[in-house]
Amino acid sequence: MDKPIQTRALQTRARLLEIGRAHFMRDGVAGLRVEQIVAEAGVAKGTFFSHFGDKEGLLTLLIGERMTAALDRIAAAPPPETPDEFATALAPLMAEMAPDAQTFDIVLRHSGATGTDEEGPIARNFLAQVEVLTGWIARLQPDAVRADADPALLAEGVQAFMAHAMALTFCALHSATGIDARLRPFLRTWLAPLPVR
Amino acid sequence: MDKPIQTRALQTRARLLEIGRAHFMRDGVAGLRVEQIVAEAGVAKGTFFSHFGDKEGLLTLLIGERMTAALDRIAAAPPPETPDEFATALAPLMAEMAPDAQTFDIVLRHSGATGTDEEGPIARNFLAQVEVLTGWIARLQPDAVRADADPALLAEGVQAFMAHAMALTFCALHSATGIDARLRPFLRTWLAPLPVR
DNA sequence: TCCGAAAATTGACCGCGGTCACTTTCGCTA
DNA sequence: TAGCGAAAGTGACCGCGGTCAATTTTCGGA
Repeated sequence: MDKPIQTRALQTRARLLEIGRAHFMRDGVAGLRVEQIVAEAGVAKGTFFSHFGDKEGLLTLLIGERMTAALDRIAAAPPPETPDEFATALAPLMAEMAPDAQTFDIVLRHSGATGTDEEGPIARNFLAQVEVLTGWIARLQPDAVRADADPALLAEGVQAFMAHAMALTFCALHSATGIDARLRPFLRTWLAPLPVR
Repeated sequence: MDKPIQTRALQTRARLLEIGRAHFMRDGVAGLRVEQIVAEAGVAKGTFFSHFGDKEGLLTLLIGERMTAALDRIAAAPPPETPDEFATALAPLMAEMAPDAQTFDIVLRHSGATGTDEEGPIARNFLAQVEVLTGWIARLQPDAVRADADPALLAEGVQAFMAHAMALTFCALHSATGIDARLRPFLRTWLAPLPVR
């Protein structure tokens, strides 16, 4: 039942995480090579995989911790009061979720829990996002948001539009405009009370 | 300026395509190995890459042709008259876009044109989707759709919700319900003109 | 019919993620 | 403190996608 983890293992894991984090911060997903990390940490390749399962296991942790930090910062700030402010407030989080196409790929692939247990940090962050968004929507002024839909559904819809806006980042036609600018028209139409403003 | 392609090359390409298609149909993305295809076609590995660039180049073509067929079928059918019918009508297309997580990955990654030229069949299909959806929305009865938003924006939003519904397919919590059922509530709220009945 | 350049093809080679049977180390108890 | 079972770590090995200099094939013009 109990599974005592030896301090040796914790240290090894911490070392791998730290080195991996350094590479990820500097070069993104593309610059993260298992063999490089393992060499710098002075351990064998197999050790890496026994700790993280696969390369994506580590990446999931690294991306997840950045998303968590971004979401925490957002949740601590004063809540937005209009759909337009939603887009602005969410921009830093989206920047962490899609700094490059490969990261965005991983985020999307882990956005839904693949099993009831073992959710992973990214899936957990998505759930936390819904919490934050639902809270925002619920406390909006009645004249700033449509009242005919469940706030939870609206929150999930905001996520869908976030994903859409992020995907457009990697499209040549849209990469010029900022991500919040791409998100705004959708949120306006999605959240605003139906009779036009 | 002209680039005469020899019949030999066309035959080789056709053979690779056909064998690749057979594998893809049988086993999906996971069952498509370059070395296997090349061996069956009786050509060297390099030939494959000179024809398709990389493995995803071939997959893009195969997925694209299935999406095109599905969209053609949809466009030929009588257009839906309510948001709910949208979800039903789009289900076959979504089934082609996300038969498994890896295929869906590729579709998403190629959904936006990466450059002005060389769009690729999947990006072209996404543009065609917007055409079809915009047409549907524009010819809806006034009491069936909101009039306060640009049909093109609404069409793009439908795509965003399609992606969201497809992503949920690979989430354990939602895999039980059909994909059209997952899409419906979003389209109702997105397209409907009045508080949902 | 011969020739040269471009098109098409070749296959040895590489990088890197991932596996697994085996060895080392650790913590505990007799 | 000897020894045993489990946890941690090892590194040779594999599969597979992708590269590229060299080779063969094609074809239009002299």
